[in-house]
Amino acid sequence: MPSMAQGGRLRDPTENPNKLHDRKLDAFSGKQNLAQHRKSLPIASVEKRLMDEVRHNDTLIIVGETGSGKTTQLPQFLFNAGFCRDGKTIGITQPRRVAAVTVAKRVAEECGVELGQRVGYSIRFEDATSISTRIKYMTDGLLLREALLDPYLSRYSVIIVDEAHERTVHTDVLLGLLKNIQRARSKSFNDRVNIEKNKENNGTLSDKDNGVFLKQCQSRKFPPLKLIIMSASLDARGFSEYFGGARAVHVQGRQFPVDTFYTHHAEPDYLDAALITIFQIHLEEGPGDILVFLTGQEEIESVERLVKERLQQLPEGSRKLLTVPIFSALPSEKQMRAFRHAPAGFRKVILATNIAETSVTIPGIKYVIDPGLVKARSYDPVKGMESLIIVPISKSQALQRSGRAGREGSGKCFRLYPESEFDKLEDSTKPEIKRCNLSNVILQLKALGVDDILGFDFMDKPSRASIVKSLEQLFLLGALTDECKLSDPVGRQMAQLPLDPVYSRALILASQFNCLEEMLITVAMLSVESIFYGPREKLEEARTAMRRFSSPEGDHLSLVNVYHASDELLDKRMVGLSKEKKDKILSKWCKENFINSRSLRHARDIHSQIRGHVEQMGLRVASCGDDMLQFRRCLAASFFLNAALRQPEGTYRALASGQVVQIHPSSVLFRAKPECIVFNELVQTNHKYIRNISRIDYLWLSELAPHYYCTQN
DNA sequence: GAGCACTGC
Repeated sequence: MPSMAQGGRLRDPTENPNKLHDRKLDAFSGKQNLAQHRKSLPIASVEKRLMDEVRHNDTLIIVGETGSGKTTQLPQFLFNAGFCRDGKTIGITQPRRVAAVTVAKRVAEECGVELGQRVGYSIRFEDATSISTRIKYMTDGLLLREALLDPYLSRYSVIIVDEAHERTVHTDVLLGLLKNIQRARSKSFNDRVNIEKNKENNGTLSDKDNGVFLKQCQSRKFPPLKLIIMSASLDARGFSEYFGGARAVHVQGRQFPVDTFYTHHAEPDYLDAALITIFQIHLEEGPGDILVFLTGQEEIESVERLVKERLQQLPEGSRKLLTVPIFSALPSEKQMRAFRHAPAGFRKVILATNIAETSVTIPGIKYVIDPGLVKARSYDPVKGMESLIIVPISKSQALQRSGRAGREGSGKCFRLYPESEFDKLEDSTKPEIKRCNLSNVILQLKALGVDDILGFDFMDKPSRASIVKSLEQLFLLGALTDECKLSDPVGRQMAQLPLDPVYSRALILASQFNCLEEMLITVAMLSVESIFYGPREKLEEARTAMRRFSSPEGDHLSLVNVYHASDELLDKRMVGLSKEKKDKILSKWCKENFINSRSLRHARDIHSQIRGHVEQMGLRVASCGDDMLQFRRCLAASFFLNAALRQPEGTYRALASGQVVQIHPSSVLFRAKPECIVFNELVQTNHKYIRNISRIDYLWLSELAPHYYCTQN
């Protein structure tokens, strides 16, 4: 049994906010209540000071802990302080869609305006803004897209990058870009002022870093751009240094205290330790739900089984414990169970992946169990292979996890490792940009006019090998010229499409192969999480359902079949029905066919978006009908970098890297094992598995990708 | 014959 030693408190308990005070607020009428609530937020008392800081500093770092109110209040302060004069907008970026939407709704309510008017949001597939929007919440990825159309982000007077400590790829690219834009805008502003002063027209605005931005806008004047970087991590130094010693201010948070406990010794079996801790809490601690952080679906399912088994060994009266799993691949209706109250007298134990760390907040959590591990993706640029491995979390992740116990009252966090192990953890998680394939990032930067990728001012520079590998890949796809410039029209078109570059290339090729109709569906389906969902207990049924759609040609055509079947359903039965009704029928059909309806809907959204894009580009949208040969030849031409040949033992050799790989058992070609194939994904888990596979003819490779295969062989 | 954390355009 893991014995717990008390660790230090996370926060000073005297900072404990007054819950009674909050309850009193409920008695106020709506509007008064909101106003009172705003005034009670920690950030409210520093409004004037913050606005002075923004006026005097072009870049400001704000460190605000959970519950400080920074995300909802700061944009309102800026609006009231006059930062939207001359019709300018305040932009606030979020790493996640759901945050952009919920915060915008909240702020519109606080301002007493209709959502989409003065306060709005914009995320992919959904735009709730208008000409009068002055406070605009959006995802960071969307702002990056906006920069492609408006390189100076000229409509914004202030851009706030929220949750910057998460260091997603989008945040990191955005930070580098904003730094350039800010410099370029101040320079254009100052130069313009000087030009006007001296009544000269020959001012040259060339600047090594910002040449392109400046060239595009020489004749226009832009007011300087204010940047505010908001982070929840205690260490603002990194951001401050990156922005040339920018000023950092600290805003107090409002969290309840969480007691942290460690084990005396390292636990050899953390699942068993988690199990014991669950029951220890259940039997010995006061009411409150438990949140356990596990690394994946399999672990969650096995802990769930074990909890249920052990529960049966307890006396009748102690069995009131309800397990609820939550992970991203779980269908949404099952995810919802985590948010429901447990029946009276029951305690809920939520078995969650990282999804519960930031993406969703489950109410009622008083106890957190943290084994200190996470399943993380890493990328090997030399092999061009991703892997999913279980690694220790960082200190900031551990704090984020324990904080989940202090949302509504004081809580307890049980770390299933000794305190000495905690001290050895990295301070923060390695930024994603250092552990992913950079092809998309580089394509975007090239399209934004950044030619010298190796010299780009990243906050954390990816390895040279990783950059070079992606440049090489983009060159082989025809997106870059011999001089490493964006090619026209291919590279430019590829950068316009919100897809993995390989998929963008496939669309362009498909217009030449007369199968763009099919390829649009294929890449939309490949761009979402797994379409098929097979719960362990119904695996046979799921397999039978999947066979209804499977094509002997491979997974690509099988996915097209699923999409066509859903099309047919929507055409046949849904003319004139409301959107809700349609959604309901589609969900039912998905359930019957073991298809993840969230994934399919997502694919349908992507499909309609990219269809719009390719039509606008003037690509020819045609169907190859029953000519599967044509479609497979197009797959070979598109995915030639991912071709593999069968070996005598039944494994495959990937031609580009020489690696020995295996077909993933979820593929429709798992048994057929054709001689030559193309695939879309290579991930190392227990084996090196390739997924999403189609059968091709070996001879097509040298015919359709001679620039690669003739020189190689 | 296996199992894939999480985001985002």
